[in-house]
Amino acid sequence: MTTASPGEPRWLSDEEQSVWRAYLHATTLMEDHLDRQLQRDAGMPHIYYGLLVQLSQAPRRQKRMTELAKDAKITRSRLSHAVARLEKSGWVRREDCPSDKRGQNAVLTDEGYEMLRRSAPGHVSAVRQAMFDRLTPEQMRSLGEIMQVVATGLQPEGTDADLPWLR
Amino acid sequence: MTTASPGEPRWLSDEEQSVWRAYLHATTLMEDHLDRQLQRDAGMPHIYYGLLVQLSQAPRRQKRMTELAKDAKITRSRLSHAVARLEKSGWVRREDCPSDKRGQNAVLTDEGYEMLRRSAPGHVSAVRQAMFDRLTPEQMRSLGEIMQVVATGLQPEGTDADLPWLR
DNA sequence: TCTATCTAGTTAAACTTTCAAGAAAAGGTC
DNA sequence: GACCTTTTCTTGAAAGTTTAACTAGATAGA
Repeated sequence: MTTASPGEPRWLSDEEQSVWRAYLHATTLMEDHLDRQLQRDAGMPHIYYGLLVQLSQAPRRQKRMTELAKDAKITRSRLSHAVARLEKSGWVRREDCPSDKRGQNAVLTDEGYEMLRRSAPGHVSAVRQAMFDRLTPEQMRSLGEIMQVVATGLQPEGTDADLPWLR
Repeated sequence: MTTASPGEPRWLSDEEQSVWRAYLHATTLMEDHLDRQLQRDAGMPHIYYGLLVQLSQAPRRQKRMTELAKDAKITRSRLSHAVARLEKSGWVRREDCPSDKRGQNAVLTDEGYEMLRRSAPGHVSAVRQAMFDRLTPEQMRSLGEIMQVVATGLQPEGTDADLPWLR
């Protein structure tokens, strides 16, 4: 249901190939760039940083594990490991959820918030330098639309809910 | 030189933030999607598949390790591990380089080529379905330009050569 | 030649991610 | 309540990646 029907190998045109190569190239370099920048300036990979950002924007700087995993588009297992690591670093703390004894809240600590405050300018600057400072307003708008289309197409099948929301 | 100068935290505008979120979201979903597709249909992650593609397009279906690493934008260390794994699977074989006794050539085996031939249609189909079938010709052209700009901006500093070609 | 330096590739150890399995609580349904 | 299913989160092992150190061979200069 997800992939090919045999017998009709519709290859990519030359232009499509070239766009695809550019896409892979650029996204690879970008991810490497940001991982390196954050590893250097904040001591953690990009995705971990993203988790802290999510927490910093949540109501009481905390979120249920499952919700956080969903918002960050990672598996719960991966999140468990990641939070364990962030806890060891002191940026996050776990708290039992009062209303559901199975639940855990990941809470951004003051140290975590402070770290975020310190490293955010550098990160924004890296993003801006790598992407926005190089694009015209038209290109920026266009990129937004395109990424929106692609994301929507890849969105977890169930159009509405969060049932098999990831893999 | 790479990141911020303190005192001027130029944050992202609302639109920039929205584009950036869409970018992260879409690229994450895309990478997950392709990794899953290839793990299922070819038994290897996306990047390993890319290595085989590179080899399949090289002159005698072989390449020096360093060159392959450079073309695939990964470190030599990562390539060493990857080739070890691909060798164990039988898709790739190592050969001593005749002209440089330090050198190794990674060679795509017949089995590797055959596997590629079998799984390529499904992979192309997955890419097409996730991206090209959803974009207008204008969007495709625009995406190509944008990715080109971004990649160029992140290209290893040394404008000409391959000195510190990666990290 | 002798020596210092550079390049190619590998390796070990620490870390991250994935996969499969599992414990515990919650939610039906009878 | 008893029973079955689902949801939440964790765990351990295997796979993959990163970092730094290391071996061997190539290169260049005195």
